[in-house]
Amino acid sequence: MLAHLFDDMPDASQPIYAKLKQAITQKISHGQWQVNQRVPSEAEWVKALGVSRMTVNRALRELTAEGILVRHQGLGTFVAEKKAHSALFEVHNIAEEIIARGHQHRSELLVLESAKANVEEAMMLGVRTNHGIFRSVVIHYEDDLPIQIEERIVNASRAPDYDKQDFSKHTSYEYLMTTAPMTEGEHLVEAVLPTPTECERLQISPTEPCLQINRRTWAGDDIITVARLLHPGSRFQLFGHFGR
Amino acid sequence: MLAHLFDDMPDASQPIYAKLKQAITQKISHGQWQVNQRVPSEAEWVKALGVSRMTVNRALRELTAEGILVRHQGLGTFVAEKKAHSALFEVHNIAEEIIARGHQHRSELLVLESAKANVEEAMMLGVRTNHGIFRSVVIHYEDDLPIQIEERIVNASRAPDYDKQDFSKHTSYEYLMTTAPMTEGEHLVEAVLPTPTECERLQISPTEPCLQINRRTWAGDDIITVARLLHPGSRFQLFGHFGR
DNA sequence: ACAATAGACTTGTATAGACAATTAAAGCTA
DNA sequence: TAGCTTTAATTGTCTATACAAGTCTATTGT
Repeated sequence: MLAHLFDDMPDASQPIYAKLKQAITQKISHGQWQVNQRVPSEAEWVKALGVSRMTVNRALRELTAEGILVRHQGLGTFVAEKKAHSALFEVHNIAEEIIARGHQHRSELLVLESAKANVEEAMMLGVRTNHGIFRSVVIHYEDDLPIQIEERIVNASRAPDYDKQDFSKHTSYEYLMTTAPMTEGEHLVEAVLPTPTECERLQISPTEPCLQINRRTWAGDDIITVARLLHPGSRFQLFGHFGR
Repeated sequence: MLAHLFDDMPDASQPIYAKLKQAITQKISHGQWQVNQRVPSEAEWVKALGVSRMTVNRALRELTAEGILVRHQGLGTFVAEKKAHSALFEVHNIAEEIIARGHQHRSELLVLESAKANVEEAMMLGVRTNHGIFRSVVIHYEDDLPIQIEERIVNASRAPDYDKQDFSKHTSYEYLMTTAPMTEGEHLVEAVLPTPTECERLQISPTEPCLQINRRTWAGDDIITVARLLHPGSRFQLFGHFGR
């Protein structure tokens, strides 16, 4: 019996289908269920929870509509790939994107440090206790032209091996997506003038405007990472789509 | 009987709930049902279409999840407000936004012209026949500081009275949203340097970067408008949120 | 050995019915 | 009139059942 699945729920008075959705979402965001892993079938949930199939069906169908699960008739239900392109604002993996455009990607690690969170950074991360953080600065190239400076602060308690990654092989995005899959995020986009150092690193003139994306992502209630992505305006556009 | 509602459907082999969703969406996007108007209740659909209530319920529930309808227990189902903040990329009404920030909004109409679509613009609009178009340029102020230059090309066949609007009273956004509610849209965001004329109009220095948003919106299959929104980088940020 | 068939399991859709919860309006009472 | 109660309409949820359709495996037949 999996009735205990519905313990420690914030709101016990939710409808059954909502509780099931939440339980499944938690399993995924806590890493207990991996991407592409098969989840119990409708019949199994029915047996385990003692509820009607239509109730289970609704939960699974809605999670599918939300892109959290993928269902295949005759096969089963699976944890969905973490979609690289979220509904509107895409959460890019810059490397994949460049390769998809048919170009070559390369990146250089400029800074990688570990530290106790100081007051401001703890505020940013919304971490209550004094967890450790990592800070990295990486520059990404598209065919030898700089396309992004990525400055990132990472919650060490949710991504403990961040500093042991080989950032020339995998992007920080890839590690974070597998280790602490995001469930929520926030973007702030600005047009800014880069600093002299950044101009040099990006190989642009001091008057060239840059698109700066400040991104914060969560997994459940914990902030995973805060990133500042700086793109030369002449080489980068941000695309979004909405509607049906 | 409203069985004829399901005529002229692209795919007749759709499930019932999907056909109903499509029929309702069409009524809204074609302007037959206005915002906040009440739509038939589940019981009425059941009687009119001769289907089960759960089938109707699924259609209405999904449209509600998609933000197209709003439902109130005990009251009924209504056409939703066109959400000013779409899921991630917001489709701003700049005036509302400024007022919400507690500031004063004012706008000036710089250009308003009507023309037969030339080749390029017809291409942009995706209009096959030689429909007319309107072109407007408006500058928006937040407390007497310029915050946006809005250049817009409008499909005259879907917004015939665009040139008769008083743009000091209502934004073009408001007119378009009531006349031809968008169902789909696209954004392209860039960081650019403004032209000398634009610098003057925005009262900024020639080296100040600007955030330029190129937006295209559709209602059904027709492009309604193409807009170019230019914001001073020092006074404007774009915010987006995703996840659950 | 190979192909066709049958069966089991899965998701997808549709139906009929039940009760709960919310709201507005009508009706009743002091 | 003012306040309370009842009633009708509506949406929200849940159940039980049924059949269709896709996928894989095991069996059967040649």
